[in-house]
Amino acid sequence: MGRPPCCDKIGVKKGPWTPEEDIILVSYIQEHGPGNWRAVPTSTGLLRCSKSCRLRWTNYLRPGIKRGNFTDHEEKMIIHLQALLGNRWAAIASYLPQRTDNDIKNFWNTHLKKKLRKLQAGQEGQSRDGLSSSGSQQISRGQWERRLQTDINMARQALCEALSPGKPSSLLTGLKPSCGYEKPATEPIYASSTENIARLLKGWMVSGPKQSLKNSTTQNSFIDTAGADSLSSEGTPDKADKNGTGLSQAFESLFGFDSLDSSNSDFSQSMSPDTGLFQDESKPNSSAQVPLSLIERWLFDEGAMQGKDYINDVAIDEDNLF
DNA sequence: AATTCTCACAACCGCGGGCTT
DNA sequence: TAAGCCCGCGGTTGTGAGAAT
Repeated sequence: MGRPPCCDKIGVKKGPWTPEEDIILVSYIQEHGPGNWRAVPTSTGLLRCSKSCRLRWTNYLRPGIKRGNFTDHEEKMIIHLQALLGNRWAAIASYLPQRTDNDIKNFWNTHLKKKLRKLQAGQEGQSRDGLSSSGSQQISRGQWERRLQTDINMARQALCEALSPGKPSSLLTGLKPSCGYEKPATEPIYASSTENIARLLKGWMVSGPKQSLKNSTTQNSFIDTAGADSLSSEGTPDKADKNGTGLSQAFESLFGFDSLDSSNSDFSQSMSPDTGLFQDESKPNSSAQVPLSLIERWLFDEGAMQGKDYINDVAIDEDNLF
């Protein structure tokens, strides 16, 4: 019954990874490809649990990861997607090339949460002082409609994807290279992995193990960001937004989404990150089995969305916030 | 100069879904 | 069919660095 245990807890090393361990892991993955994490510790001799290896690879070592500050555009995208999807960082990360869900999550928790709170506080302060917040914050009907349209498009696309297993995503065309590590039919090729290792070794030799360790565990300067396939991490929608709702609402209020009367609108309820529409977004099988709700049918009937427009809309619309 | 505080981020933990045996 | 592991996810913690006192 079942399979043998993944790894025993005894003798498993924890804490920061050393460059040596990184090299071993990268070498192994270069040879065998990511996956079958259970075999990694035993095959490589690493005293790490398979989970730790997977995490190290997906969050740090895999090619194509971009490090450093988030751009304005990325920031806006995150804010928008968080409002739309809730704290489903993996799903959000799939729309942001070269960023890991962990990075986005950290960025949200350390920067954006505060920023939005500040903005919200500022807004409340203004209205308390009698300054018409509606004057500055209220968006024109045209803008609001456009924003609504982009959200409809996004929801529709999510639904299409959910109900079309195996079909490559067309959402955010040209912007979503990280939408999944496409497992190649043949042996995977990690174009930049060799280079990564070479750089790692080089840096390690030059600066010495100690310095290199620091670099490796804090800067990851040897990672090639030139781009390669990245790992897939479609979100698990069933774990829908738990604590992001309040902030989402704050965001929505900032953007004027609350101007839509949610009490009598099926649409707005369906658009809420907490409600069902997105919860099956990446579950083709289960979604296909349940009958379509009114809103889902309506979204489906509209046909394919124009994904590119979404990006433009987001970029344009959210310029108003910052 | 020493201590405390704050921030940023890497890594760990626990859970749920799905798969394997 | 059921037991139990693997994988991926989101939440949380630990820790080092820099700022403030």
